[in-house]
Amino acid sequence: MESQDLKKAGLKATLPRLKILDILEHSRQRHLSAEDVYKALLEGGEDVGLATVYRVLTQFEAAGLVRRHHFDEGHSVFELELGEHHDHILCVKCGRVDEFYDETIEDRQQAIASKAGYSMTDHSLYIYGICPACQKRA
Amino acid sequence: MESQDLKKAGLKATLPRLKILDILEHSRQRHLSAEDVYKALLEGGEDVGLATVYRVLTQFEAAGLVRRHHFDEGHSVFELELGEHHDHILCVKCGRVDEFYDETIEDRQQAIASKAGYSMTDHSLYIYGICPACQKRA
DNA sequence: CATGCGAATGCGAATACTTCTCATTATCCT
DNA sequence: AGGATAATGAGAAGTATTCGCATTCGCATG
Ligand SMILES: [Mn+2]
Ligand SMILES: [Mn+2]
Ligand SMILES: [Zn+2]
Ligand SMILES: [Zn+2]
Repeated sequence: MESQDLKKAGLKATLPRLKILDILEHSRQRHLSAEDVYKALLEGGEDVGLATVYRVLTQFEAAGLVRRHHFDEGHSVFELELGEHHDHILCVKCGRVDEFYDETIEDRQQAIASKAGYSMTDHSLYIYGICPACQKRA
Repeated sequence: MESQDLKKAGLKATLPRLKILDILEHSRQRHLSAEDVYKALLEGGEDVGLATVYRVLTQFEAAGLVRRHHFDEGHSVFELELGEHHDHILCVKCGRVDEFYDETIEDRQQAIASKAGYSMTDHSLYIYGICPACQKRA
């Protein structure tokens, strides 16, 4: 029971929040838009408003349960925060998303921020390209 | 006269396009939103519609005259394409934008894309942090 | 386990940004 | 200069997201 996870994050264990957490955990795709989550709720027969989905996802983000990304698509996508930071590589043809982590890049970013006198708080790195499957299909 | 630049890009040299190009070239800030450009036009006494600003900026982007960025602010910002690729570091307090270029990061990105079997077409890297001035102000 | 208060929800309206439609106007080739 | 055609301005429409508010729910308490 993950009511505890929510309580720990200072959030009441309400039905919408539990259901949304469940969808984020068990969906086939790790990266979901608010609309995706909303559709999944409806398919599951749940009666949750879209505004609530947005509210809850934003709260989850603030609580560190979820991470929000901007994949150059005009809408936010969310994924469960599992502690291990990573960046993304996306196919511009089919929308496939892969993840990677590169120590060298992480280090260089810090160095660049320092050199510019900034105290770095975050970063976002997206690589866009054509995935193997879409290259064959061409 | 940069009518030639537009013609070369396959675009008619209309007044709105010339004015917008002028604003992009001579504004104190290199990174402008559509709204910024629109305001600058109005201040210059020009009668150009906001829809035209959006249309023209999109055409400029397609023609390679301008580059569009998504600075996690919910709207697009544009800057003149001057040939030299660079990435951005942004202050989360005051919105200041600095630019940088790092060969090591560029190389690593290529390597990561290749290893994942992608043919890389583009990338976007934003570093977020607190700028020197805002750190002192804290 | 019933009760009550504040927090959370669902709904529709509102907002922010961007694109579309279409009648009017401007550009540029001859 | 004249006409075919592309571009523009104004406002409506479209997305994604947030807000306002009456109603409902979670949960500490008795
Ligand atoms: Mn991810
Ligand atoms: Mn720049
Ligand atoms: Zn693909
Ligand atoms: Zn600053």
